[in-house]
Amino acid sequence: MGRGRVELKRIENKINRQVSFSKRRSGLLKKAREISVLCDADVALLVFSPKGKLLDFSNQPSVERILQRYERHSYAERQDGAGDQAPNENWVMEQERLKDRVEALQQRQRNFMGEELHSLNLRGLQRLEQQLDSALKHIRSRKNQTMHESISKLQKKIKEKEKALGPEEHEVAKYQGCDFCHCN
Amino acid sequence: MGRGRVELKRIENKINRQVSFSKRRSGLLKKAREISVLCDADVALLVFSPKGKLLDFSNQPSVERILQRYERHSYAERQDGAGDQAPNENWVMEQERLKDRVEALQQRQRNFMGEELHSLNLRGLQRLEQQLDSALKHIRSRKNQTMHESISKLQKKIKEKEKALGPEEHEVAKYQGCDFCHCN
DNA sequence: ACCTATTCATAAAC
DNA sequence: TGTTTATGAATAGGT
Repeated sequence: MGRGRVELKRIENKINRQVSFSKRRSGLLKKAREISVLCDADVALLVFSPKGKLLDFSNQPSVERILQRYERHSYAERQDGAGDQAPNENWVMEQERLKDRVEALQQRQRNFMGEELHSLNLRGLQRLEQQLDSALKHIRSRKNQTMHESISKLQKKIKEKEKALGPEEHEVAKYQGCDFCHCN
Repeated sequence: MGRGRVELKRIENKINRQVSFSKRRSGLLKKAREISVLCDADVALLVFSPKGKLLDFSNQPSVERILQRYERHSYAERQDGAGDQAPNENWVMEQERLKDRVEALQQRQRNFMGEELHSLNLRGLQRLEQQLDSALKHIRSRKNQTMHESISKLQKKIKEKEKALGPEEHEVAKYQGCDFCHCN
């Protein structure tokens, strides 16, 4: 929409990106609100700006309660760490360090997503390729393992049903759902 | 959109509501994906259909992680809300935000390297796999391009040598090295 | 922040 | 659910 087509790729110009973010964020929020009202759905939407600022929407307390449960849980954990603060100056340095860090991590992340590859030479590209290749192997192996576990659990459940219902009602047994994804 | 204006009110006709839900849900998902890519934002979207079926989206591998981040974020905010702008308070918040960011980025990085996969469910693993797969395609394509460029340059240099040395000394011509890697 | 040319999303109908 | 079409919305780029 707007003047000219837009390709699905990070907007490089920082100003444009920021402006677009504001506009799209409010658009997204509106859409979320609309679907929740029009279609009677429960929606939770969290958007972190590139700077880490948060905007959230939810039509129902139900989703919020899930977050609150998380919150209560980890609140206890946070009680301890409160060693008192070092004097002011360090903060500026610390701040700068953190900002650098974030920037570096983001750059790397983009490379991991196949973006901004122009900043890499052949050697860098090869290293990256190798890393991703190896990562993919791990991920697929883990995925397989996860799926097998899930399948085993389902099979166990089915067996239990069979016993409970007797051998004639096999077709009637219902899946109880998958623990790992929302595939049911 | 569509034929005629729509007022922001529950669609009474059940069929229409269901159809509208499907359409809008995919639209919302698309928008969420777009803002996350275009504007470099982190997004988590949860949509429960009226029947209770869940559809979620996140540009990050794990929605849970974004929820945790949300929770941390809102905790940090509550800390400052009490006293207004003691000059430090902003710094504290900012600091928290940055630390939060770094942590999130690092976690993601580890996942991109195939580590800490236990923290992901099937859905997260699938998302991650897809992202890496797509990234790998880009990287390989870019690598190819880079190699072709490099080869072209070398060929050009060889041609120049040939002219300079005359046609008999082809075998003597030395490669001058590759601009892109340390392969010589 | 406001404007406008364009592209996009989608309600209705099939 | 998928496709088509008419129309209202969203928004990129400019001011």
